[in-house]
Amino acid sequence: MEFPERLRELRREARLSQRSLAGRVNVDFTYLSKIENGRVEPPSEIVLKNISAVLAEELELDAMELSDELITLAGKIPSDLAATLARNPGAVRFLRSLGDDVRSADEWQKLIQGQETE
Amino acid sequence: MEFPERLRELRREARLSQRSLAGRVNVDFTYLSKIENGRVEPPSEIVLKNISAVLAEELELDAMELSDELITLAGKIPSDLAATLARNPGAVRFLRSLGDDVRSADEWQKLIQGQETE
DNA sequence: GTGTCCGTTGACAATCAACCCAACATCGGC
DNA sequence: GCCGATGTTGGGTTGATTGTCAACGGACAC
Repeated sequence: MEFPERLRELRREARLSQRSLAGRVNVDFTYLSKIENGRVEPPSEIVLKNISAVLAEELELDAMELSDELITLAGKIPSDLAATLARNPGAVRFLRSLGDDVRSADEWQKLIQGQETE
Repeated sequence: MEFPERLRELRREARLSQRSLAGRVNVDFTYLSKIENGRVEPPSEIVLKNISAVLAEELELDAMELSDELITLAGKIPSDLAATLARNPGAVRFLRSLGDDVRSADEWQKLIQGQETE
């Protein structure tokens, strides 16, 4: 699913109108409309985080994970991760080594645990 | 080393003048001058890739690795990596689990080999 | 001294990102 | 039939990004 549809889906699940969500994140509601219709690019990272915070609260989800989902769906990189990548040149090579394959959550979990037990 | 000095270093190693390099990447040579002097931000990803291609050819280096170096030095993220992250939500969690630590090239190499032998 | 390479600088221009505002359309109740 | 709530659309605006162009300042060769 692309970003616009996903956003609309989440907003509806949270039972928020464009007006009320926009009000809570301090953007114009017509801007949200255009975003959901793909008539403009996804918003800035800041706005994405604000949206995620509101939606996570309403849906009782983890705000960090939700914002990671929305930000990457939007084709961007969370700025703190960008900083991590900048400091870890090897990480870039590692990600490239993944190629086009999509790894399962389980595989990633193992990698994470491998890191932690070092 | 920061981006501007590194670019100048590479260009000189390749024995190219600002004019000739700029000509081959289709930007104005005065723009290169400003970049090398840090008077403007590093250029766009496209220009960085073109520069990397020319320099890699002259220096007989790998164009992909060189562009990765220059792009990250420039404080940006290669756009195809953003796509990889969008398709691999687990990768985001994995990178987060790294925290602020900087891993050595060796550690990354092991991870890469782990991926390949799966 | 005069080409002619090379690099630097100041001023300007074009494009784009990220929004906002005014107006309109639709649909549900009452 | 109207009204309130909702969503959509066209048309700006503003600041940052991403460059170009005209002009100038050495160095060095002849």
